[in-house]
Amino acid sequence: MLELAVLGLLHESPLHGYELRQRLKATLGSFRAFSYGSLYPTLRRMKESGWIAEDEGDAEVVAGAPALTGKRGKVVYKLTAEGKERFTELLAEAGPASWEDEQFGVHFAFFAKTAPEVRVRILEGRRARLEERREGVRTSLARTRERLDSYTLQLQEHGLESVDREVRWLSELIETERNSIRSNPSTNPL
Amino acid sequence: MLELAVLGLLHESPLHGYELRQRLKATLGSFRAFSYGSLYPTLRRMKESGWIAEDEGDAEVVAGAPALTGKRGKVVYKLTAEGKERFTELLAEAGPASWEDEQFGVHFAFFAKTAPEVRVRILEGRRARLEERREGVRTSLARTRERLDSYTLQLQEHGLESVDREVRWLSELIETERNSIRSNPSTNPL
DNA sequence: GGATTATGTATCGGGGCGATACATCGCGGT
DNA sequence: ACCGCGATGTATCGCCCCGATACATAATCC
Repeated sequence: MLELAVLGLLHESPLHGYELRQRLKATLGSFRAFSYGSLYPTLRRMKESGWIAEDEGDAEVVAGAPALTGKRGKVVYKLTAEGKERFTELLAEAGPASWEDEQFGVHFAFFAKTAPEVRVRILEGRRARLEERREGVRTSLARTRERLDSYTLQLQEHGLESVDREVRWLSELIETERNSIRSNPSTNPL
Repeated sequence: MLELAVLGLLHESPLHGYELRQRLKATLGSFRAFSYGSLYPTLRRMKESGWIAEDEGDAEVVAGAPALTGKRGKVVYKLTAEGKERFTELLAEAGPASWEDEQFGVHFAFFAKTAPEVRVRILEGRRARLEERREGVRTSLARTRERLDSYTLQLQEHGLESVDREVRWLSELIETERNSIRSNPSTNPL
């Protein structure tokens, strides 16, 4: 998962770990953070796999910038050709795993780079997954309602409402997506 | 965390792993599941720590029940005295960790067994935590809004709305809690 | 009678998190 | 002039949890 996110972010421009983490937060928001404890090992793994490489391109700073003579420390990573392939591959696969909580957010964050049919597939899969869960909780709740204390009950119902809200959100998105495909099959929204 | 949940559930009656997992689902609903891959190792650890023990009490089945002569396989666990202590302890501690996503749900599920002051403390802590997060996302969003594509933006805003909804939910609960404490300081709702 | 589903216990690899360590830089306060 | 603090920066460690998997028996359905 983190791998997908890193590939996606590096797709824009080379970045070092700290920046990557900032972007991760800015992109995924309240969904998830990804700690350094996940990030750095992942970067190492990805480098070993050849998806990313250290970028030694001495970027000429525009002007007036402080003379950062020598002084290394930052490790800037860039996508390799294989990394780009890998990214495209991961986006296109988008199996049932991407309906799940953890994966969905990340996939969604890179929808702008995802093929329209795949977008719809993911949204519908996610919705189906949530509907399943909702029904499961509902029937279980119906069976055990009287045995639960008021707090447990409130927890369940709040959860149910959240799931319901996301289902409605997804339905709107699917609708929009379908219209945009129909009217212009090959365009990505900004 | 699982430890707390197991202690809470065994507080009611002795249970074996499979049942425990069912109860876990029924109690926590859409919040989290806790897989067997977490449950069984946790049970082993807890047994080693002495919080729980195998229950060999041959429960006399009422009547007409199938003769389950001998035939073992199920491992039924019950709370030990230390386990009960541990549970009470964990409920009373309720530090900042219990404001976090994973812990909050579990703590809340056992609110009926938690002291009223602790309940309020947890609810307020959780709310403060969410408000922090909300502000963080909001300012970050304000700064980077124009650089984000429409999908990322929608993801952020949906997340923001969810956080907002939970804050409002918590506020209601806090209000109710305060009133109930004021009117009758020593009662737990059903 | 055969197949699927529920009940049941258990392990394994992998991934993510929080805490922690350590180091530098710029800024504001006194 | 100095100090501390918060941001920038890289990195590791132990813990917890999850999904997949294995295996075995009872019930239930067709």
